[in-house]
Amino acid sequence: MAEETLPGTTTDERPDRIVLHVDMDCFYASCERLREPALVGEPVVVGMGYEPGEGHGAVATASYEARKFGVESAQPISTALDRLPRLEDIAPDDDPAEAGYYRTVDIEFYKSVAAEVKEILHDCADVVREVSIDEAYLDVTDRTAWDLAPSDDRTLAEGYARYVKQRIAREVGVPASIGVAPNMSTAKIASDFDKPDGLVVVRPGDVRSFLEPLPVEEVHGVGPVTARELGSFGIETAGDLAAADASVLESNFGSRGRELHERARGYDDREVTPTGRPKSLSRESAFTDPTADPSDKREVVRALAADVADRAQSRGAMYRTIGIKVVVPPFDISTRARSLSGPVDDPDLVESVALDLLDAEFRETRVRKLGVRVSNLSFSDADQSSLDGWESSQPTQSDSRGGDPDSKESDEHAPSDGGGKTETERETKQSQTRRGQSSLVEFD
DNA sequence: TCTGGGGTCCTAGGACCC
DNA sequence: TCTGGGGTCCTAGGACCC
Repeated sequence: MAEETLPGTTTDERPDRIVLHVDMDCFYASCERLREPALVGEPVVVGMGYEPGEGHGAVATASYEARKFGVESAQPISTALDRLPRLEDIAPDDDPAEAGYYRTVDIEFYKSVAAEVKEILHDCADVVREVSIDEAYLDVTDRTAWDLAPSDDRTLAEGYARYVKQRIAREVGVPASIGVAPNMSTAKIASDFDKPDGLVVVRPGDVRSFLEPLPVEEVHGVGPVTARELGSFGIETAGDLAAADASVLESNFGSRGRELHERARGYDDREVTPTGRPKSLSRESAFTDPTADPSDKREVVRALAADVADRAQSRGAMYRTIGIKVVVPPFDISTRARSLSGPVDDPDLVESVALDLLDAEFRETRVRKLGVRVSNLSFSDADQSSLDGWESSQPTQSDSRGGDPDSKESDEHAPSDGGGKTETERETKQSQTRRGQSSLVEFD
C-alpha cells in the first residue's frame, strides 16, 4: 500500500485543521515584569539555582534585551554575568545601560500567571494541549476557518489568532507568539518564526514552501546530534530533509527518521489531544561543589526522595519503579532503578530504595548532582468509579494510549478504594507471574 | 558555555515464557 | 536433545524539549 497520502494531494475526508501554537515570550522574565514594571524594556535574566550576587545556577530565561548581550537560556549564570553584569555590581562610572537585572525563579508565581493564560486558551478552543508552563497547542478548527476575511487578504484564522493574542495581552499582560497552521509541527515552527510578539500564519497550501528554506534544527525533534548527522548526509534545510529518501533516513535514524521526514514535508496528522497524566516524577539537585562524602549524598537523596514521594502523593500517583540519577564530573550521567511487584504510595520505600541504589554503586563516588525519580505511575483517582472495576479484566494496562479518554484532575481525594483494590489485584497477579523481586515490597 | 531542573520517547540487550 | 522464533518486561542510556 503505497504512501497513504502525498503532500500536495489534499486530504482525505477531513478538511484542513486549524492548529494554533501559543508560545509565551521569555515567560519568566515577562512574569517578573508583571510585578515589577520597572523591568519593562530592560535586560532581565531569570536564573535557577541562583542566589543574588552569586555565580551558581543557570539561565532559565533571558529577556530579548538580555539576549542581545549574548545571554542565552541554559547558560551558566557565571557566563551570563560575564556578558551582562548585574546592575548592582557595576562601577559607579560604568554605563548602566550595559548591565542587567537578575532575578531568581519563582515558579509558584509563574504558575499563577500561567493559569490565567490557560483559562483564556481553554475559553478560545475546544481542545488545548498544554505542553509546558508557557506553551500550548489549540485546535480551533470549529471556531474559525481558512477562508479569507471579507475585503481582506487575510484568513479568518489569522483574525482569530490575533484575538487570542490580544486577550492574553490585555487580560493577563504578558506577550505571546502564535503560529497558525494546518498541523501541530508546522504551527510550532510558525510560532517561533517571528518571536517575540509574533503572529505567523501558514496556510494549508503554503506549508511546503514555508518549511523549505528553514535550517533542519528548526524541525521539532532535531537537536544538535541529529543535525550534525544529517549534515553529514548533506541535509541542511528542512527542504533537504523533505527531499531525502525516506528509507535511507529510516535505516540511519530509525523510526524517528521517518517521522522527521514527514514533519519536514509538512506532514503531521497527530490530533491535538488534551495533556495526559505524567509518566514519571523526579527531583534532582546539584551540589555547589562535587562531593564524595557518603553522608552528604545520603542526606540529599533522603530529601529528594521525600520530595518526590510527597509530590506523587499530592497528585494521587502510585509508582511501581523507584530510581536514582547520579551525575559524575564532568557530566557523566548514570541511572539506576528498581521495580516493585506492584504500585505503591510509600515515602519510606522511596527513601530506602533510593539509598540502596546509591550505596550499591556510588557510595564512594564523587558526584556533581543527584536525583530521585518514580515512574511506572498509576493514578488511583475515582473518576472511573462509575464503571467500577474498569479494565480490571485487562491486566495488561500496557498500551496506555494516553491512558484515559478524558478524566479531570479534580477530585483526587475521592474515595480511593476502588482504585486501590484494582491495584492490589494487579499486584497479586504480577507477583504470581513474576519471579523474585516481590520481596522488595515486603521489607526494607 | 564546564552544565539547572523537570520531563518525554526510543533503543538495545538480557531474562524469561511459550 | 537441540534449535528456533515470538513476545513481554526490565534496566540503562541517549537524544530531545522547555
